[in-house]
Amino acid sequence: MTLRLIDRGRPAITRHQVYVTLREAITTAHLVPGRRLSENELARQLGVSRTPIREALALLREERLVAIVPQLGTFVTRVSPAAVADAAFVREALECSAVRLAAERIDAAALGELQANLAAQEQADAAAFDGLDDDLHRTLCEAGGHPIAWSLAHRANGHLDRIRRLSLPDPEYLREMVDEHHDVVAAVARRDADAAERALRHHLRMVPSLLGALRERHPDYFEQEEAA
Amino acid sequence: MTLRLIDRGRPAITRHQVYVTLREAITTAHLVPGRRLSENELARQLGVSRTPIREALALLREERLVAIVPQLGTFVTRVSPAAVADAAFVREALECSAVRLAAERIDAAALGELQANLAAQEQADAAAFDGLDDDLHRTLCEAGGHPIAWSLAHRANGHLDRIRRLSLPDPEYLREMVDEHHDVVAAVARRDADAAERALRHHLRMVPSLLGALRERHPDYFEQEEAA
DNA sequence: CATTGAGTACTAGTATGCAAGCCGCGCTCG
DNA sequence: CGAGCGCGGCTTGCATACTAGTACTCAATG
Repeated sequence: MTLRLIDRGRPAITRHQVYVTLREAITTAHLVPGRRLSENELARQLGVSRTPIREALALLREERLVAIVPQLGTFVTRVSPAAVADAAFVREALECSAVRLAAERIDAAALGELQANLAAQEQADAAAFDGLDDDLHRTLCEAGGHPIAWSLAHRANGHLDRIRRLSLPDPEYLREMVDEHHDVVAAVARRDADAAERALRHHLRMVPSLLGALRERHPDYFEQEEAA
Repeated sequence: MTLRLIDRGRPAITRHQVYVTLREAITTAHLVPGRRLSENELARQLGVSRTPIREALALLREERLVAIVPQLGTFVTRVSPAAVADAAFVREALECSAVRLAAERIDAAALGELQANLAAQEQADAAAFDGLDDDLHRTLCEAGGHPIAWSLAHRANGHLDRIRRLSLPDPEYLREMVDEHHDVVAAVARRDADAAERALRHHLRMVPSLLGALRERHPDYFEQEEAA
């Protein structure tokens, strides 16, 4: 009889919970861009010590969601077109490569998962769509045989997540996203790597295109470039 | 294995120095794969407290150069073909995308930098080549307008760095690498994005091909897959 | 002799204390 | 009245103390 290995390496739960909590707060702009964070204050509010707070903030810094300035403070980064473009570039590069592989080697099980996800998206509201979108892209990356692609893309992705979440309430935009998801999965299903890559690339370029509207609604969220 | 005390110059860089020291030790296999690390022991050897050690190890875990198991220990990860393939995939995706952009928009200054680098490589020994190689790839990514590509690729890259460094003493292999660098830069110089991508892709696939020889020389560095 | 159980010596995770440095308010001096 | 300077309160970085939990040693026991 064979027993499955037990997965250790998650019992460090406090740090992870703090990370999830803060990331959620930032990508929903509950913690507004530009806001100053204090490790001490966060520790008080969350009921933990500074140590797990610091470790969570270090991860968020890697995602460019916070900027830590020694002896000065920690700040929620503002939305910057450059950072969004960087994130979009990374995601395009990684996911498009992954989806090409996925189109070549996806199996029936994964394909079924994708289609179930699409069906769920049809009836999802904005909040539910959020999770389903993540799942779909993750499944696509895993189907390509390199789950690390999603892990990295997701990590480089804080800025895009924030844009997306702040823009999602728009139902027309949501409709478009779901349609594009269908296009990608359809191309993968018929093993057409070129079409899948094209569809995904087009899909991923939607998010940066939301910047204009968001800036109109929340100009204070944006980094102000030096006026000449 | 003895690590030298780190120089505590300016504040707020202790963590970084620890990180650089440990990464160097791991990618050169000075700290051999599979070795168990103790935060306390490292703190003693480097003359700092556990805090910066922990923060450096957290970064190295992101690069999958160490594995941290709570209440058990921290270990230098062994070489695994899967991890190497993952790293190669990420680097290919990111750098090939970047080099396409570079071929379109590179300016004379960056091109000059690339060519100066190539000239230096012609006369470099293995140790010097190491740094020049990093510089060349970084410059290529920056020329594409997304420096973050290199920052991410480099970070996903610990496993490849280790393979490369352990294999570099082979002069024939070094010669090949330099030639391939020439091919990539030449394609970029004549604004041929397709050729540049092809050349770079071919170049990046060299590293994983070294796995076989390395396994012969250092089978103990490798993760042993379940023997039947 | 084999097995089991307690005890010990470690581990990383978390909490807390201390040091160095920046910002701004308010006082002092010109 | 205005400008310069010093002090207090804040920040993060680093060091240390404590907790919870694992693996190993070795003796007691069947």
